[in-house]
Amino acid sequence: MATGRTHRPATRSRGIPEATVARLPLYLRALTALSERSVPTVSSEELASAAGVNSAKLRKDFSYLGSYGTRGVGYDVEYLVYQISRELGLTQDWPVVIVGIGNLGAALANYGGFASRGFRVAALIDADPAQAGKMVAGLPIRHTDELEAIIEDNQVSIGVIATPAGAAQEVCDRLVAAGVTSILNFAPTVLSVPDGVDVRKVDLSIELQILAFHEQRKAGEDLGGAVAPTSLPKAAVDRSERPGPDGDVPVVMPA
Amino acid sequence: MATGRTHRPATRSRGIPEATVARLPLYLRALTALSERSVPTVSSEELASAAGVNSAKLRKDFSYLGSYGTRGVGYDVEYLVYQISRELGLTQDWPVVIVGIGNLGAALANYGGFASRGFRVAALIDADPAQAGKMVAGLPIRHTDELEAIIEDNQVSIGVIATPAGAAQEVCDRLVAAGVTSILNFAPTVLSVPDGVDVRKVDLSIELQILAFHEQRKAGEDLGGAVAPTSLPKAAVDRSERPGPDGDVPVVMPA
DNA sequence: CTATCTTTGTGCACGCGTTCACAAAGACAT
DNA sequence: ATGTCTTTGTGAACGCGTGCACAAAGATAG
Repeated sequence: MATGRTHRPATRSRGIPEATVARLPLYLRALTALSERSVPTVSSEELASAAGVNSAKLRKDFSYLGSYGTRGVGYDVEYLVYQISRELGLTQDWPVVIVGIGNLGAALANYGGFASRGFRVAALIDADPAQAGKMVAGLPIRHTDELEAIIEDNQVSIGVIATPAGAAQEVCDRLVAAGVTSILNFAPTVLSVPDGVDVRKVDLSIELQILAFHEQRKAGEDLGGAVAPTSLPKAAVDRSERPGPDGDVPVVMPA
Repeated sequence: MATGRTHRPATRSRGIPEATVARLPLYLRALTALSERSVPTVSSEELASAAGVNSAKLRKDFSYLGSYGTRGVGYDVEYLVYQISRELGLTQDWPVVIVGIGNLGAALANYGGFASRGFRVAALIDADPAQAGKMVAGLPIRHTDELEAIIEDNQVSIGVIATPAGAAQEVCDRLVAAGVTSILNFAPTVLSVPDGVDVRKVDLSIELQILAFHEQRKAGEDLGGAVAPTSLPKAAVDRSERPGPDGDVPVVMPA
């Protein structure tokens, strides 16, 4: 086991690069599909193309997990499914709460991909008293007042925030105070959290804006350069229309 | 304008790094908030903290756009909002179609962040005939048969796919054939597209799995290493439970 | 048992992105 | 006009991630 007493005791040589971790779910999905078709083994080449990456990258990624392949043959599908699942922590049950049950929250609650990956929706929480008790995806909506108790009772360590931007930080603070240490944030805000808490952000608007950039670039190339006047007087900012009264409200609000 | 005749004619020195492009929407949001509060100028330090990045990175990012700041003072908020908007292509109107109007599709249709950024939902499209005509977010759901005509009539170049995984590739192919060159994909599948077409992927399940990985790592450190048996016989794969009949179905299906 | 053939695992080099640290630029006071 | 003080813009170093290319490993056939 080669101790190697650094300041980071446990994880030892488990220095799996973040980029690799982000791809493991991709491999896992491809492998699961193969498993369902009862395919016994895959080569790095096949699996890579199914996952949409190149084979060298895939092999290097797997090398961080250990030597699970057989030269001349490939990888054992079932075995690899298990190893990746274990590495990602999907062999255990992860209770999650979803806060903010608007369209998006409801969509998340109904998402089949959660249950099949070891995630269990422990509760749906919303700030609107009128929503309380309504059933969504087979679960009753609980009121925000109960948040702390729910987290405690179910030993929830992962929270999903699908509230409007304005409510997100407060919800985040309460989740963290109650013991949540991982947050998936759909609200268009920068959340500030103490050290030791992980936040991942999904922002629909940002993705579209990135697409628009490339779309514009493509269009600009077509008409041979000179896209727009590059310099204009500093005063000439006539974006008079306000960006909308909604402070970047996400999909839907609780009320 | 310093021609510089490379094989990429138009964009010239517009070599804005991808990582920078991905952050521009973040800055834009922070700046918009400042603009609404009528703040005239910001320093890189203030803006960086509002956007959740460090100031050196922000300054370097802005340096790719040009010298829009004033030393000793900071950046003019309104001017910067305009410049970034223009760079991202948000000063023009982008008609988008959303295909697959389940919970997620409906959530996207209702998303306020689109309209306020120059994106206009041109149409909602679903494969289920029973859904056709129903109103969602003030728009009638159209049937998939009309897809090509809708793209053509509205000059749509950006498509959003919110269908089940099984339908995604076919929808994608039709969108591309009809002229769409940018796709935002919410279905948990790898889409294959011809060169010149951009695809961005948003996968809810993957984000949660990445969180689970870190969560497990944190838990493992707490109990001082030795998380789980690292080696076990290759045969000992007893993940008997099937990963679920759903082939990783996204939020909701059309029917 | 030996030879051949397939496919993994990885050393190495390269390029992109991040961060540091500072000189240059300008505002502002005197 | 001169000096001080703030903040930008960027050169340079560093580290991570990617992809190439090949040696090592093992399967398989004769």
